[in-house]
Amino acid sequence: MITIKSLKGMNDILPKKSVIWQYIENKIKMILYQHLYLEIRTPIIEQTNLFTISLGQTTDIIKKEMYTFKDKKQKQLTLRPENTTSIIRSILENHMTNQTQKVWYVGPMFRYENPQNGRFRQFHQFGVESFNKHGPEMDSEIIIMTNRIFKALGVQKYLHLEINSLGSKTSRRLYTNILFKYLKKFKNYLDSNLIYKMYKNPLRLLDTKVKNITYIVTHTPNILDYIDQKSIKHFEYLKKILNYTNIKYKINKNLVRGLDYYSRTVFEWKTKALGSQNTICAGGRYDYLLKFFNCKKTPAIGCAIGLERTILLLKTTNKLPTNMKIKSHVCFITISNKKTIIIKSIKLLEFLRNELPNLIIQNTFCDTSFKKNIYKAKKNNINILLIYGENEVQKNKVSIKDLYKKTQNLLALKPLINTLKSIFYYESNYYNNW
RNA sequence: GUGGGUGUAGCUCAGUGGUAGAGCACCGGAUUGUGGCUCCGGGUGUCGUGGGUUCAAAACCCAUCAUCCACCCCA
Repeated sequence: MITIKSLKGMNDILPKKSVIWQYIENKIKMILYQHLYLEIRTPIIEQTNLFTISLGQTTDIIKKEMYTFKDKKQKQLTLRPENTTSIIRSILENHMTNQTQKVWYVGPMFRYENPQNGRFRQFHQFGVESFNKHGPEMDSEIIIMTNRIFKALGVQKYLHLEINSLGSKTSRRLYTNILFKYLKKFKNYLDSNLIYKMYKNPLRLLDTKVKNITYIVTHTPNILDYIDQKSIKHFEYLKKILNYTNIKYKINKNLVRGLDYYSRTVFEWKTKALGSQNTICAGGRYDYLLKFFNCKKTPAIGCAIGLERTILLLKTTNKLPTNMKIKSHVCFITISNKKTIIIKSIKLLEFLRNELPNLIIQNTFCDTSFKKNIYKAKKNNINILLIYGENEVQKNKVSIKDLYKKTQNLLALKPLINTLKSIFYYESNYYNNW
């Protein structure tokens, strides 16, 4: 036997789990539509240089985590490690930069990392992006919206918000120099990896978790003391809105985010419930990124929610709704081995599905004894059975049995439909419950 | 890339060198058109894989793969 397994860090989402995914995705989607964000879908493969241009040469994603390969024409392709860049490519390609765009996406991302709790090679993000709105009101809209999402999922109290501002391009450069000078004094305490970062991109050291340099890192010069006046105003206004709308936050001067394209506002929703993979949602403003692709300066902001981590959080905090399983309403049992009867029963089923589109019917093809079928129906909590065999065929009727009320009636098709309608009236909108 | 743990039935796991096991799940029958029970029967297996030690290996040794956890980093 040849055994073929899924790739490392890439998981199947089986039927039992997929209902959870649908539940969460639907909750988020409803909130996004409520804010008139519309869905955008972009390919999961792009030309490699789309990512190498935008994400920053010194980020770990570019250095070691991309799934890159050549196609048959030797083109360098990459499975998207994140989606913001692809969306920018799409917005530019489709000439959509002249007006405000608010979009959301959901889908798989790929990073070649060693898997661990809350970290996978194929993982899923739900994200939003907004283009052409430069004011802090926009920043607040996204933060308030994510707050609403976590509230709707019941995990708001397990999360806290951290915010920071990275300032403008020029002030960032100024601060980078100051940070570099500060860090250089401690060069002897840094390992080769950290020294590499210090020279190439000192900001990367701010959120490092390497333990023996926490003192150095916590005492770095505060970026907020060096950012430009406009960015300060922007940040102060954002804080005002958050205060007024009762969104609690903590300012983390060392919050810089993993990608180089951010400017001004950055934020993360973190949790203490999941160990070291503690960021559930992260984002920020990237006002300079579109200009980088030879577009006119277009302000933009976005964020992404890690779905696996969200599910983990719901699970560990016991916030997953119970009873999400789709259960059939009735069990249709054919009792006969005769082909003519089986064929008739199949046609009858079609008729029932036409007449009662919301009814979920489980069909057993006379594959085991009648008794076993009743046993199974009981076990699956199905109380209404439709029975079809020799007797029913002769009389052109169907037996309907209620296992709970312990009743059984032989009904013609019309009264049968009416009976089923009355029994399942309240469940006719089953899917709309979530 | 680095470090540690774990790989035995569908699932959870027991099994310290001598016949491959338990619980749950599953399947068949008692009972082929009528109720969750009960009774009877069924192990469904490459003990992750390859090699070594041994009269004998699921167990000991080596290698390898997978997986989980952690570091780095990130959602």
